Formats: sequence, C-alpha cells, structure tokens
Amino acid sequence: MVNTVVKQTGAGQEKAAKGRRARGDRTRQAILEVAVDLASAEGLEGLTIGRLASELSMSKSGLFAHFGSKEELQLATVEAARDIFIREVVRPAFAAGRGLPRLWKLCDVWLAYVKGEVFSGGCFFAAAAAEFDGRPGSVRDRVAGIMKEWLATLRGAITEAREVGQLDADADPAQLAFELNALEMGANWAFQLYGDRQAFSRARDAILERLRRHSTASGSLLLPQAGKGRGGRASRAAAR
Amino acid sequence: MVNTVVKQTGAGQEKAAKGRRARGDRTRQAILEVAVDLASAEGLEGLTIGRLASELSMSKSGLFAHFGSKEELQLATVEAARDIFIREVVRPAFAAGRGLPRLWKLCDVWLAYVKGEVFSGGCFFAAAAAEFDGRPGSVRDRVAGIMKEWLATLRGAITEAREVGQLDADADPAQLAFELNALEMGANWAFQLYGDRQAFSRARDAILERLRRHSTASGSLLLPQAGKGRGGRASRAAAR
DNA sequence: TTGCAAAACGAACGTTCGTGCTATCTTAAA
DNA sequence: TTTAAGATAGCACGAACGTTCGTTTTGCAA
Repeated sequence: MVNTVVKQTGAGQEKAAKGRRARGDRTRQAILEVAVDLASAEGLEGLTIGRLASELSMSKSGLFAHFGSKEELQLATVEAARDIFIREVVRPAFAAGRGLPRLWKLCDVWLAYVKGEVFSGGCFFAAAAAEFDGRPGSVRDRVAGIMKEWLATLRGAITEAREVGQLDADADPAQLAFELNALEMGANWAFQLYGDRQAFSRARDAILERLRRHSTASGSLLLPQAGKGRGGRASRAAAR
Repeated sequence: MVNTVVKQTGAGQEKAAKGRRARGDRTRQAILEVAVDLASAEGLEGLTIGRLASELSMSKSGLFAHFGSKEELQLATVEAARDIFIREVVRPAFAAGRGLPRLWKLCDVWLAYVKGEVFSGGCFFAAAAAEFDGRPGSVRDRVAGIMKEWLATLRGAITEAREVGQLDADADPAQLAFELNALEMGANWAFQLYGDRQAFSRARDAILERLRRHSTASGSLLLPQAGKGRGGRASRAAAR
C-alpha cells in the first residue's frame, strides 16, 4: 500500500531514485499535488488530513509526519500552488516581449489558467485569500504576500510599457493593475459560481479596452484586433 | 440565562411581546444577527453552533431547536444577510432617480457598505460565494440566486439609463454590469486582504470612468465631477 | 548479511462537530 | 387555577478533527 503513492520505478524517472530521503521527498510532492487540487476546491481548512490520506491510500500518521502540523501542511500547499502558478502563468507570459505584449500575455494566460482548470476550484489564491482574509496567521500572510507579488508583476509590466512608449505617461500603474486584477478575478468568480464561460470573453474585452484606452499609437499595434482570439461564441461566429 | 438574549421588556418594544411564539421569533432574530456577522468573518461553515451558542450565552440544543439543522441555520443566515443588504444598499440606492443616478448610487452605496463594515468580514455574499462555489447544495444555490438578483438590479438600472438616453445605445448591459461588479468585488478583496482603503477610490474612479465612457451628453451631467466625493486622500488634498 | 535510519503504519488521545432525546421552565389561554 | 404548548437546558451519541505514540517495514551502507 505504501507504493500506491510512490511507485518504485526501475530507472529513467525524472529524478533518479537515489536514497531513502529522495523517496520521502517524492511522496511529499505526491501529497502536495493532491493537496493543492483538493484545497482549491474545498478550501485550505476543508483540506483535511484524514481526507487527504484516504485520497492517497496512506495512513493519517504517515502523511502527517511529512509536515508536523496542519498549518505547515497548508503552507506547503500554498507554496506548491505558487510553483504551479509560476509555471503555468508567469513563465509563459514572460516569454512575450517586455512591456505591453507581456502585460497582455499576463492577463490572457491568467484567464486561460482559470478556464483550463489548472486547479479544479478555479484560481487557488482567490479562494485562499477569501478564506483567510479574516484569520490572522502565517497562512494568511503568505497568501497575501503571493498576491502582492502578482500585483507587482502586473505593475512592473505596466511601468515597462510606459517606459518604452507603449502606454501613455498618464496611465497610473497601480490603478491599472488594480483594474486588470479585479476584472480577472471577476471572471473567476462568475465561472466558479455559474459555470459562465462567457465571463472570460467579457473580462478579455474589458481588459483590452482598458489597455487600448491607455495605449499610444505604437502600443495599440501590439494588441490583438478586436473580436479576434479566444473570445466568446459570438465573436467567433462573426469572424470572417 | 434565557433572558440574556431576549430581555423581557415591559412595553413599547418594536413588536409588542405578544405570545410565546413572538418571544421565540425575537430570539431567532437575535441569533441571526450574531450569526450573520460571525459568518461574514469566519465563513458559513466556520459558523459553528457551539460557538454561536456561547456567543449568545445559551445552550447548543436551545439554539439548535430554532433551526433543526446546520444547513437550515446557514440558509436563515443567508436570508438575514440579504435583508440587511437590501436595507443598506438596494433601498438607499433606489431613492435616487431612475437610470444613471440610480446606477451610480448602487455602486457608490455598495462601496460604502463594504467600507463601513456593515458586515465585519466585508461583503457577505462575496465571502459566501467563494466558500460555496465548489459545494453543491441549497446554500450554494441560494447565494448564487441572490448574486444573480444583484447583477439583474445593475443590469436593470443600466437598461433604464439607456432607455432614457443617459447611456449610449451601444452600452451592453450585461457586459457593463459584469465590469462594475468585478471592480466592486476587487475593492472588497483588497480591503479585506490588505486593509487597503485606497482600493475604494480606485474602484470609484474606475467605475466612474466606465460610466462616463458610455454616457451621453445629458447623462454625464448626472455623474459627480472628477476628483470629488468620497475619493482617496490625494483627491481630497487636491480639492480646492 | 547485517545494521540502522528514514518512512509508513495502526491505535489511541482529547476535543469539537452536528444532532438527537428528555426534562424543566415560562406563559397565553381555558 | 389549571392546562398545554412553546422555548430552553442538560446530557449523551457517533463521527471526525489534529495530534502523539510505539511499532513495523523498507532499502541503502557497511
């Protein structure tokens, strides 16, 4: 039953199965993989050690030993979610050129990250922030810190876009970042609560409108044309 | 200990203390008053019968008898929150004239409702929606229904404003309602997580910009002037 | 082959959860 | 003054929670 979690493969697995310790690390990672998905759907508090253990067909105590406390498990889960977020959203967006293309990509990939159900409960951090915003503690602090990172990333791309003359000088980075983030989270909210996929095209349209409004002549050429792309049903039907 | 909750006042109390039943109803209401505030801060699931009972200095079983199940308690709490929301937000906004004034008032009063901490955990429904969006059941359905009512109220005001020529004909009510709601919830999010009061002026500015963008010449006269009103510190310092 | 530390287990701890059952108190009506 | 219904309390339940403990299994190193 132990090896239900971590199969002792012969060789050629990503990280060579070197020592006893490595085995433990792989189990830990396997636990967190499930924990992250479970927590995004049922909340970090609803993420129960017993539930998690039975989901992985291992004992509560064996699982518990990896973390030492529920709070540590929650923190590790948050950290694992951050890794996934960076891999799925931040890194791909940074493949785009500095400034406006990157800013737009950040927003576009974020919407895809929710739409594609990278986490089955939508944006992990939107859920965690709502759950912990009223409970002081290390989990809350970490979640708040990560969302600050995200806002800083948006602000950074906006500032760059201004510096290279793609956005007007009167575009306030903090204000614009607030609005873009709010529209993204609004799409997440509508999709989670109503399964409303149209929310993504609404958010997309609103964001593009926002960006165009502050774009210089050279900047606006870097944005997708209206009615194109991953838009709603209507825009696809009207295209061509 | 009974009368810790409902004091047996002589007379002149709002509803005359008529019968045994009326007394129970008043206790029920007193329970819900506390329940709503507790739930907005700690969540509808974190709202515990034992905790609620000790908060009211009454027994678990005595309190429990009023509802029969936790789910019924949650539903009653949601309903009580809706009553408060209607009293604090919808009703005041409907005092404003039909169309654009009412639409703006809806947004403005909503921001005040969060800023003024009508519920100590911020917008009750934003919290409840985030908590229950992944758990099917009657609570989720009711919360989703109430938020649909709110969006419909926004859409209704937008449609009215269009009909009386205050908003452009090309302003899509569903799209605009989505954006206004997203910006409001964004302010709630920033305030809950960071205590950031500036978020209110950011949301206010963004909403006004949205409304002005779609306003006709006659409509724009009905909106507050830029940089005036309950804005942030900066706008107050710059005024006059 | 044996030794030994890491990993996982199983059982139990004390607490809290939601939920019943029954007795007692309060009070309008008879 | 008696009666009966409604409101509340007291107590107990089974389950699940996070956590601790001692033991067993596992697999590299000597």
